[in-house]
Amino acid sequence: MAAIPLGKVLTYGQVAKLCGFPNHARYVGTTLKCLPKGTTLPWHRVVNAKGEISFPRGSEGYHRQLSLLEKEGIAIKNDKLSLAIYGSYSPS
DNA sequence: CAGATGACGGCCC
DNA sequence: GGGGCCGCCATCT
Repeated sequence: MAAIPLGKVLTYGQVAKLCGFPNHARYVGTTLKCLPKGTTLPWHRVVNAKGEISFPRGSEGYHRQLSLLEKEGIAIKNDKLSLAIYGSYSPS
């Protein structure tokens, strides 16, 4: 996850798949929620399969992720991300 | 120790 | 196109 290029986003499923676990999207989310406050990981670059923030609208996490994404130059469409920015990322 | 839950995904109706 | 159901694994009651 830390290797995700700036300006790109991955879905939970993609992250899981990249790590060698095709159907463990949920596990990724479980892991992410355990992240400490001051983490340096780009967790905000990870969204669900619909390209949306995985938090309810108006929630704290939602706004945090949204602002971080915009800060990195990622635009949001109707609470959803541009579909072109994820899926094009391949591990090295 | 057993059951429920969760930053999700994919398939079927 | 939308909604519901099941699967999956680590944690939390």
